[in-house]
Order: sequence, then C-alpha cells, then structure tokens
Amino acid sequence: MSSVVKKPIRQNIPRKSVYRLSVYLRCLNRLKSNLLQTVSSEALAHAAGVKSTQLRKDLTYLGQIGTRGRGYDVDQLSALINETLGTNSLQPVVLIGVGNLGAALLRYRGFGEEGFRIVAAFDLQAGEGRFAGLPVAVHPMSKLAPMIIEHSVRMAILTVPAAVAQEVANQVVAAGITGILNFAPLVLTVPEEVMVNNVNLAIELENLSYFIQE
Amino acid sequence: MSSVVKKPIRQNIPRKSVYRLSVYLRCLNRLKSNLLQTVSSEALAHAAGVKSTQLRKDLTYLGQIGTRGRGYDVDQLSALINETLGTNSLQPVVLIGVGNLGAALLRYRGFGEEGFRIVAAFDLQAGEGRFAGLPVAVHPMSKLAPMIIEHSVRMAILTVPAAVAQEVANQVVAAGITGILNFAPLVLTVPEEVMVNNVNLAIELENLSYFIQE
DNA sequence: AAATGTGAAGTTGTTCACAGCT
DNA sequence: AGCTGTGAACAACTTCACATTT
Repeated sequence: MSSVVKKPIRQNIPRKSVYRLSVYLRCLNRLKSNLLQTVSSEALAHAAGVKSTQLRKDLTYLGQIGTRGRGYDVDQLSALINETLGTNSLQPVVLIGVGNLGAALLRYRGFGEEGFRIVAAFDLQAGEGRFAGLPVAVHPMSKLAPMIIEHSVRMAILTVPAAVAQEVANQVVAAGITGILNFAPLVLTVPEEVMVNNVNLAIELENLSYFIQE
Repeated sequence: MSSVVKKPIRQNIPRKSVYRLSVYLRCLNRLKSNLLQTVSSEALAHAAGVKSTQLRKDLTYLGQIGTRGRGYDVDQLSALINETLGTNSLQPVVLIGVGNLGAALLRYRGFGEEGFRIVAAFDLQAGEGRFAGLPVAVHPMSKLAPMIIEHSVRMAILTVPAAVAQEVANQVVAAGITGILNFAPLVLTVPEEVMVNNVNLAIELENLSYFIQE
C-alpha cells in the first residue's frame, strides 16, 4: 500500500473514504459498460470488496444521492464522484526519471482512461537516443520548472533514484507542484501544503511476507 | 497507497505497525552504512517521518529491545525487525505478466537488496524473442504451477491485464501461493487465508488529485 | 540527565441497529 | 417491502503523560 504523508488542506472527507471512492468509481464504470442504470449499496459494495454500510457511510460525504427502496443511479453517482475527486477534467502530470519504471509508466495506457495525462517526462540523460519509441517526449532537467509553470501542472510522478529524489522534489515544489507520487524508497521532506503519496514495492512485499508466515 | 485486503492469520502486530517496521528497517540500513551503532527513538522517528512515541509503541510489539538513557542498538534492532517480517532469509517470488510494468520490475535491482528474489517470470507469449535481455527467464504459463510447487514459492507479483487477473490468481492460489502483490486494477476474490496487497497507480493519482484541490 | 516503555486519554474509522423514504 | 441514511456503539490507532531504567 502506498502511504499518505502530508495532511490535506480541506479535509472534509476522511482519507480512507477518498481512497475507496476511487474504487467505487472503477466498479461503476464496469457497471456502466454493462448498461445497468441503478445499483444497490449491497451490490456495489460487494463488487468493491467492502461492507454495504461502509459504502453508504462513504457516500453520505457526497450528500444524499441515493433513492430509498431503489438504490443509486449509476451515471449520477459516477459523475458526482468524478467531480469530488477532481477527475472530471483531464489533469496534466509530469514524470521525472525515465529509467525502467519511469519508462514503463509512460507506456502505460491506463492513465489516460482514468483522467490523467502525462504531458512531459524529464531525465538527466534527455537528448540521447535511448528514449526513442516512448509516447511522450523526454526533456532535459533544465526544462522542468519552466514547463511546470507554463502548463500549470500540479502533480508529479517521481521515478528517480533515491539519492536525488529529495533534490528533485525541492525543484518541483519550487515550481508549483502540490501533489507528488513518489516511487523512490525514502521519506521526502516537503512543505506542509504539499501532498506526497508513496509507492514502495519492497515494503509491499515485506508486508506480505509478514502476514503469510504461519 | 496500496491496500491490504484479507485479514492475516496471526495478527499480533497491528497492520500499520508492520508497515512502519519496514520503513524503520530502511532507515536503519542507512544508519548502518554510516557506521552508527545506536540510535534514539527521536532520531529514528524523524528519519522515518513519524512521531517518536509511535515508533516506541511499534517497537514494543517486538519486546523490550532498547536501553533507557541510551537508545536502540542499530544492528540488533535491524536483525529483530528482519526476523519479525520474515525477511532474514531470501524469499522466492514469481512474477506473472511480462508487459511494460512486469518487465520494469524484473529489471529493478532493489528487490534483491531487500531480501526478495524473483525466481521466475511467466507470460502467455513466452518463447518469443521479445523477452531477450531480461535478468530472469520467462516461462510459459503451463510451467507456472509446477515451478511454484517445486520451489515452494509463497509470494506472487501479478502484472497481468485486469481481464485475466482473477483467473491467474486462482491458478497461483491453487498451486500454493499465499501472498499476492496485485497491480491489476480490480478486486481479487481469494480464499480467506490468502493475503492480497493492491498497488493501483491510477487510484494513487486520483487520491492526490482530491487532496490538492484548494 | 537522557531516553525507553506503557497505561490512559484522545482521535479516527468501522459496524450496528433502526428510523425514514419511495 | 426494499433500500438508504445516520446516530450510537464499537474497534483500531495515535498521542500524551509520566514512571522507570541506565
């Protein structure tokens, strides 16, 4: 599991509920493609792997959206969650560090479908031939701050080596980034108002390792 | 953040504490390479990005390991956490689905340093030339169950498309896998005793998206 | 003096039980 | 009748305050 590090500014919806809203959204999209118009909390909760009471509690943070005796309107709920999460419009994202993992993420088509677009990638070795065939242009680090500012980008994916991650984080924050998805295995120090989500694969494996011991 | 889905069998240490133990381990390793012998809860907590009281509470699940007035012995604490997490011996892991992300993970050197070894990878398209240059052999799916059994593998990384993820999960569970690190964007249904950790990059981005809205 | 270990208090998140719509 | 919405009970987690040890 990744971990949230900094506290948000507007904090009305609990962190874990926000996370689950994303899961619900995915389930709703599947229902939509099955042409279903309404869904009960019981059915949606089952698809999302949670209890129906928890789903209903989560949804009350969005207001009263269901119809008693009937359930929830799939389209309406889906639109409301999108709006709440801020994913109704395509969010521009930059990616820094085009190594194995960074390149894999650039090639991943899922982001576009989910409402995000990696508008540019950056790497120390930009300009060399090794980045041919990627769907996104790779720019030198000197272009990082100007492009963040020019495109009003607010989110960055960090797939750089741990040794330089803090320095890169400082740069993107100075340029106006307020959300960082960090793959480097270290704890980033950032200003209060910047949000960092960590994804650390070794930690996920260690976590499994503990729980599968008999 | 990834999310833990199934409840563990032996549950003495709280989930979140187990997660943080991994973080502490990384910080301790850095201290070790700096040749420090002891560390205070204050210093280690700061490095890990948590409060010192929380660190001490977490460590009490391992027993009384510190020395009052002095701090913790770096080597001893590191060894104890490794033992607790089950990462003192190298854990064999299989990876299924050698697409962009799967291949990137195979090339990632970090796992070995962290106590895991990907012993084999599997893909429908094994045998074709496209997997040349990877550090691990890619086998056809027909070899999956036999190899899991032969090497007593208990952990699997799933980097397959969502459409086939449940089917592959069924296969690895039938072969004896009890821990799954799932990158496919869907909720896997597995037996009670199997542990699933999910890593979903789109959800992490959506989560950031919500919290950076002013 | 300096730092750990821990019961108790406080906070957050989950589940229950059932009232209230349609 | 069926299903949502929600206060209240419950459980998990975090922080505090301070006793305890070196």
